Amino acid sequence: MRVKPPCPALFSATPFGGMVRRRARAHGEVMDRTAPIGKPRRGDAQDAPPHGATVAHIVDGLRCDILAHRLQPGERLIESALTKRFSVSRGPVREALRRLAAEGLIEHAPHRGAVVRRLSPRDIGELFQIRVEMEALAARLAALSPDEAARARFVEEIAPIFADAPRRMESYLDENAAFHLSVLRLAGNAHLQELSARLRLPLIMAQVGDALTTEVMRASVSEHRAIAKAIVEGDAEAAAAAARAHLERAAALAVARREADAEPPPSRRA
Amino acid sequence: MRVKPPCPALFSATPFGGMVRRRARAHGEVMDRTAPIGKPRRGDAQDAPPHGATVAHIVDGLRCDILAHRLQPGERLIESALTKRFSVSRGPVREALRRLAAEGLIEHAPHRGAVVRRLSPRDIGELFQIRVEMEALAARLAALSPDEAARARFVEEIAPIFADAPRRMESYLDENAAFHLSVLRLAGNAHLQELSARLRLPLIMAQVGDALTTEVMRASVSEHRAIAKAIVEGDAEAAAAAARAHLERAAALAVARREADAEPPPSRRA
DNA sequence: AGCCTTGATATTGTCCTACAATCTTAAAGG
DNA sequence: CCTTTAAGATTGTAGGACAATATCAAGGCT
Repeated sequence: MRVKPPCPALFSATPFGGMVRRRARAHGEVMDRTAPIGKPRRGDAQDAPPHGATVAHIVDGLRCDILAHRLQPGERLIESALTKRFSVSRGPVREALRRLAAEGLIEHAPHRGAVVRRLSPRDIGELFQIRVEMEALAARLAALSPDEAARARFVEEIAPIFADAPRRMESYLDENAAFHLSVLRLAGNAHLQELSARLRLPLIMAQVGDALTTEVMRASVSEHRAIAKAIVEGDAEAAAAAARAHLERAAALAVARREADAEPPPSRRA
Repeated sequence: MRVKPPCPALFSATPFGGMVRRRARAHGEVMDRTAPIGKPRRGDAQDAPPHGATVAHIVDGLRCDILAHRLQPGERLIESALTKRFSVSRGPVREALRRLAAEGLIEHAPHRGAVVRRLSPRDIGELFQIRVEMEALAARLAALSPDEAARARFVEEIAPIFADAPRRMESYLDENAAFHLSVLRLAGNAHLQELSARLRLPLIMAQVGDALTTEVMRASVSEHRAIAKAIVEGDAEAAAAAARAHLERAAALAVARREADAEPPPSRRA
């Protein structure tokens, strides 16, 4: 068997199991709270998932494959094939597919099955329009947070972004995800956090690395610092504006990249 | 079997079947057009859900019951009971429950089953914080829409809100939903529309009518007019501000109502 | 040739039964 | 009264079966 990419934490960092925040102690969910980073959970690969976690196992596996482009947009996900791959029956497979559809990673048409979602430039633009507002709101709320302990934790968490080490794409992606997550946590709106994670997921799918030049990353880091500074200083409007600027730049980049990607064949109509 | 309330259009008006917007023509339509080939299968429980629409049928039924408070928050949804009620097997029932969980109408804990979601005042506040931004965004986008045909349609659709007839609660709720939907349509962001509908759903659940006094309704209608006016005039910032004000007032009302609802019994612990 | 019909095949939607794992509740014991 | 244990209820998953529908290839038609 080949080496399995560990599926970065950000990929699995979607606490989306049906909107249960309280009393979430059963099964593997405790991990979400106690070990938000790293930690290869036991039985991560395709071994036997503990009873009750079969669906989560399949979801994680497929989500990881999709985000890592091992499954390409438009590719079909056949139930019978998945039952064999994961050695489970069709029930859990169908449930996993539905959850992925709810996360926006696949599309599902009746009697036609599920395919990996293909984001049009328009989709990307629309999703970013929403994300801009969500992140701006998060930044504003974070700046206004009166919870001193949480603020201190935030300062500690975001320290890495002030390091001047040259960043690799991979570590930048992690840093980026961690930063946004920290902001969302400080904002203190659990639903916003969940929603934001969900909006980000499909976009990660589209945002492959080849558009992430060194300059882009440097600009992004700089913008992160501006957001962080405003939040720490408690300047809500500046934080929101900085977040907005950050996201809008990212959006422009993503859309441009997608359009450039789709332009070459001139015999196509969107 | 008692008379079944028709489940107002706004309840079912959630186009949320897994994020498929294009190519959504299959199923129910064909049957409606070509006239049934002539077999009322198991026309027993409610009606005959055509093959492939079983899940949707269950989802609609349950959603309707939840929003109409025939199922109260905290009430358990037992799979076996639902199989009997809808005369279906557990498969579709489980799928329906998962969809409702994705819509935020029920909570689902492993091995413990599904219960109708109970929104805390905090939940309501958080959800409204998000909705404020979404509706403000929608208003801004609507004001900026360059599609003249869509603008004309919008003007036509929202005409009713300028009528001075005294409103009943029921008709007001419909008008309110229709207005927001019109704005979202004009905004032209399909994902925003979908997301907004999803956020509204759980809130409808909490927003029972007894807080809707005549003055509140009048104020709301007036705010709608302000939003509409700004949109029609193309004043994006004014539209966004008006939408924000409208939603923030609604949020304050909803939270206050919920807190007042939960305060009285001081000898209770959730 | 191109278009429509027809069939074969693949896949999904649903049903059924069965059993293991787990939660909940009530009884038994300290 | 509290803790432990047993029984019942409910969910999670397996596996097989069949119907309904979509997809696709071959054949007949204008």
